[in-house]
Amino acid sequence: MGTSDRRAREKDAKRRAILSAAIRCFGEKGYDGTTLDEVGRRAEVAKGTLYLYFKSKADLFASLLLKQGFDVFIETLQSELKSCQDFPSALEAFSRVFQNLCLEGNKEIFEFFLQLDRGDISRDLSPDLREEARRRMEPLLDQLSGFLHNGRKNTKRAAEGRRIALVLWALC
Amino acid sequence: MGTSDRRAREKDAKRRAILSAAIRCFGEKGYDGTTLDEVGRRAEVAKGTLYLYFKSKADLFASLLLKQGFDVFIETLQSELKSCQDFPSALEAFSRVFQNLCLEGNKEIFEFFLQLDRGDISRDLSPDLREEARRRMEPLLDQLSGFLHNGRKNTKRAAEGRRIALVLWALC
DNA sequence: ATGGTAAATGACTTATAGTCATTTCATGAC
DNA sequence: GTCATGAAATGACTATAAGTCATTTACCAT
Repeated sequence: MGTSDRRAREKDAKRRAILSAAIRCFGEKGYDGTTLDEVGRRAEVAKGTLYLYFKSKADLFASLLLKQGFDVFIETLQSELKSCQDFPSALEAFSRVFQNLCLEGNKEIFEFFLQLDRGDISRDLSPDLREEARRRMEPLLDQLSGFLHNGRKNTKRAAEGRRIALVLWALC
Repeated sequence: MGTSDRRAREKDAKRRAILSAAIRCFGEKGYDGTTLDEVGRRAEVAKGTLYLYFKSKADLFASLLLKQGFDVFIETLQSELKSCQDFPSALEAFSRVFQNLCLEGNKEIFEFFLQLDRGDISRDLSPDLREEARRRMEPLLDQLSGFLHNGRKNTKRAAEGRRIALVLWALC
């Protein structure tokens, strides 16, 4: 019987409807400014229903983050890194991609992301999600690490030092 | 009359008592886990009193941050940077100082700090505080910027690339 | 003493995350 | 057709904590 198949599809569709409503809310009003009542209203479900799909507000945002934000970030960054030859330019690419994504309406996503590995909020996340975030980060670390080892000798490109210094601040 | 002098001193003392209670609370329980009732209890004042000294919970934490955290961070970092010759080692120093401070019980302070320049929380901060944070950051940016310009040619030191790559992750 | 002012108080209001007893609804057996 | 079953959805309710404000307290100058 295809019944349970359809059930599963419907459940998945609703899950996506919730994520879609949530990303709009978080994007417009930020994490604290978003209420679950409003997410529910936009997704056309009751608040209680949200808790059938997500463990908590933080968990909802984290799921959204991994699916909508983190993947895009890593994907974009890795494509950008292809044209980099040394560590400073890699760092510059990191900064550029990061800033673009943050400033183009995805700001809230990354605000949350930055807290993934820290106390308060991650406390409410399922260990699965944390683990997944770590796993996705790995290839990126390796890639950057590679630049550091190789780039030692041939840091030739001219670069706006100021801009790169700002990375550290921009990351904050 | 020295009366108003003493008044001012007392007011300052109370302000410091509140900050002291707050830093202990935030350190033990994190930002979200700390209630203003408890801060008040530890500082031996009523909750309402807190609002005579600070605009909001976020403002209280930010003040604490600037006084107890940020200054120490910048001071330590600048002294560390004296022994650095190139950008990677500067970055490594940044990472080291940052991690040390974060892990040695000041974790919560920096968690908050990282959000200073971002939406949700800074919305509640007085513009003064934000401006002050920026102003204090300036010399640091210049210093790092300098390394980037000079360090171009002589990145000779052996360094654990992995460690430095982790900076980016550690910052998160 | 006493009137006035600044500081402090804590009960109250408000807002929202999270819960759970109840209701709705699709499905399959008869 | 209709009835029993259980999964899914609901939204009123609870719990908690930030922030307010009318009232009280403490201190000083006269």
